[in-house]
Amino acid sequence: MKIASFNINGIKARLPRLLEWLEETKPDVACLQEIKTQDEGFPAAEFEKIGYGAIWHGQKSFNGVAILTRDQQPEETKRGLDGEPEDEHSRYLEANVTAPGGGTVRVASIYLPNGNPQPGPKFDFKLRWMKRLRNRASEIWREEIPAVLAGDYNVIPRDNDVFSVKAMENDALMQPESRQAYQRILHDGWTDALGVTYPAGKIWTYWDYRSGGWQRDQGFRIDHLLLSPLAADHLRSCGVDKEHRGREKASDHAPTWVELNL
DNA sequence: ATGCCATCCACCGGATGA
Repeated sequence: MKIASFNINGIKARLPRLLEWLEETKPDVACLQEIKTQDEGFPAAEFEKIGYGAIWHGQKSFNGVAILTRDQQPEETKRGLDGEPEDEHSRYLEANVTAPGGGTVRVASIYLPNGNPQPGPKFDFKLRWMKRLRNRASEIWREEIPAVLAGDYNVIPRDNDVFSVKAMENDALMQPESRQAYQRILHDGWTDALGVTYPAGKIWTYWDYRSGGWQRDQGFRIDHLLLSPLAADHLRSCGVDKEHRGREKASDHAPTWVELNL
């Protein structure tokens, strides 16, 4: 079972590329971030045409997450995180999905706040949001089910997950507080699939549009798939569809995925 | 220190992103 995470940076601008990627790589589940549209503008019919059911949590202009599932409809289990009622960003969506073998897998599509500039209120919001995410992750963990928390975490976990530590040293993505908050979730028992599979790092999931980031292969790893123990036990492989980042009108992120033997 | 590029909305420049 293949589960992917893809920050598409605008579902309207990206639709042809997104449909192309789905047809070429056929993920069973695609967790999307930055759909950047209100609920009414979500092109559900386009996905249905190629055999994907969907749920989505939209917002005007910014943020927005969705979950697409092949040959089935996701069963929504959570929309938004608890703990901050005044937070109106659409950044979290969660569902149960049926695995090919018949079992159930919980998946979440996560768009964690960027947090720049730091220090400041946006960075504080990021850290609060990470605490709320950790609380939700713990609830899922205690259910003892196969689960995959997939998304754009906006965290560079290690120094070897970035092309230049110096270039990014003041960025919210790699502040010690951001890394610690991420690490706490891992310490709770979640497995960063690409992190453990490629301990030497140098695997990027994002390349900036500016400064020729793609052309120079200057990127970093911020899109992560965190596996519960029952998912991690069955990790077969994982990777990044890097080639898709180099296409015309590409997102600045590449699709990132895990394959589980469930 | 800032712009670099791309997206969105809405009216063409400002906000946001990472």
